Amino acid sequence: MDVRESIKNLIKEALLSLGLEVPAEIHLERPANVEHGDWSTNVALALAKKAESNPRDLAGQLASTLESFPSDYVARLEVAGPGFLNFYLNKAWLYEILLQAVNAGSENWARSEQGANRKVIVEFVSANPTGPLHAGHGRGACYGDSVARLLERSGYLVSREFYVNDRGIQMNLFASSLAAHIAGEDIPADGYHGVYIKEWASEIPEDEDPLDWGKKRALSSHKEVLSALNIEFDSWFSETSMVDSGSIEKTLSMLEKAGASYEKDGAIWLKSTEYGDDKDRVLVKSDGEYTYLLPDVAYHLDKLVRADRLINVWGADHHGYITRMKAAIQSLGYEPERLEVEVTQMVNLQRSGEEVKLSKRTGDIVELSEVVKEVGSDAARFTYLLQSIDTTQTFDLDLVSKRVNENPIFYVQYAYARIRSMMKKADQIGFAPLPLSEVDLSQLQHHRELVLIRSLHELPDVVERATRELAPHQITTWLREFAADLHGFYHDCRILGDDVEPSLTQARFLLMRGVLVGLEVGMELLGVSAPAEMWRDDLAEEGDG
RNA sequence: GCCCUCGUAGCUCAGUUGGAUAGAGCGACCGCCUCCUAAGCGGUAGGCCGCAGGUUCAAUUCCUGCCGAGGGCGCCA
Repeated sequence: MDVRESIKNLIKEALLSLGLEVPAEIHLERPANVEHGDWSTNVALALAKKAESNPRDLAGQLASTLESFPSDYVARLEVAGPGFLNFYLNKAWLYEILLQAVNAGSENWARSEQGANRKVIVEFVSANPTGPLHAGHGRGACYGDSVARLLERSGYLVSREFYVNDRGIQMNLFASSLAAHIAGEDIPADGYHGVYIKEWASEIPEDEDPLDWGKKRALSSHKEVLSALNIEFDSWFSETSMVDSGSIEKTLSMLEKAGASYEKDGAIWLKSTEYGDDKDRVLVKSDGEYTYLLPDVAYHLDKLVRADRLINVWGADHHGYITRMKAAIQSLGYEPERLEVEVTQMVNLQRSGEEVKLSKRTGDIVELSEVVKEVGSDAARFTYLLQSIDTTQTFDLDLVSKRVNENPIFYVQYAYARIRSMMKKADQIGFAPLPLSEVDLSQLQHHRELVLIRSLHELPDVVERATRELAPHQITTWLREFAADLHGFYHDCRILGDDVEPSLTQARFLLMRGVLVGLEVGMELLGVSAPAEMWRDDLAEEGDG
């Protein structure tokens, strides 16, 4: 049984034997301060009032009751602070954790069946095929992919989907911008003026239609840079395909039948105000053309049939769109909770501390491909996933690319490379690891060693929470702390060498195998690579000074 | 005016369903390589957790108001 469950059960028994009511949830946490034990509970604080006792007295009674119970794990108990009950465990539980991690391997450690094979579609990026992806798209791309990875590890069947707005006004403007440039005419004022228009226009074969060709060109550009970022979509859902299949018209008539739409001023409107929207929204314009909304509703209906859970990653500028989309699916009888929209706040791109404005129209953009080229895929992903999506991000290209040494991604990767490097040497000097069951883990007594196992033990919880909150940056934070634990250990504790007892070498080598598992799981969830080696010379060649 | 997000060390950010002395990186300063990679380790300095109320045994965390920053409020997408 899990240590935590075991302790919770002990507490429950103790409460019962004291004739106290057992709360629905016993709060057991890892104290921030190691001096406060391995686990801590606040039940005494929470129950004191009801029990008409003061928290410290109650905690004391609990402690003496608990001490009379046998436990494989608990070494001693302590009442502390205002009435916390702290548990100090035998080290055996840590050794158990280490063995579990090594046995599970990176494929299975921190994996759960929470998702129970439920289907989830994660829709992200979904940028218009009217130009290359820019640096701002990178955040949603890396976030969405990492969320998908978290869900996969938690037992969901995940599909990564890119919705392609390959028709409509913006698409036509894009095509006419290309055509105008080919014809040597001025690009329409409301058209696209990016430098890529010129480049792409020069590539179009004479007999090709600018719209069809431009769409393909943009999509291949998207795929190329996403692939460079280690992101592969399972499907690219075309808006045009829904015109061909008739699903847009079908959606329109469904809304009509549901009494969710009406005609006014020659346009067809969605009664989104009935579901909390500020105003009703146009579905079909008076000129007969669809707005962006209607095909998107049709698309979401399609997704609702295909999956149990829909997760959309939208930029902050689309936030106002959430209410009307939920209104639409709700008016057709779907629970609005089926659709979860995660909003990523803006990315302010800088070069040398100076802001670079992102605007496709003016042509003043930094393409995502440039970012990847400048800082590399791993650094780009790690940087995008460094902080919560709820905060505006400042991404300084020069900082991330120039200051390679100070970049947190290298700190984490170096931790991994150091271990792999040590293992390579171990192999070279003929070190033979014993079978797991023959390793004497009680050799691991050093503070640095115990801290590492504690951190390793946290990973499954961190993954669970990051999945629940759709917050991959929590993995980043854990990885940085875990890497710090490793570097500290590596500095203080030698693994190989004549001055290290063979049994200690065996135990530490096993510890390192466990640490590799943790690092691999974390890096896999972020989609960054785990290099077997890293050498300073690589840096010296690039840097110039 | 309304809606969303944010406000924590000089800078960039963490902070678990409310818990004990609020953390990390960078920057500054001081130390540590005869040793599995110094892309590392240790230490010092640096905080009215935006402000004011409220709830609670306990608030950086929850609620309300205010101040400040960013985003949105189209028959654009």
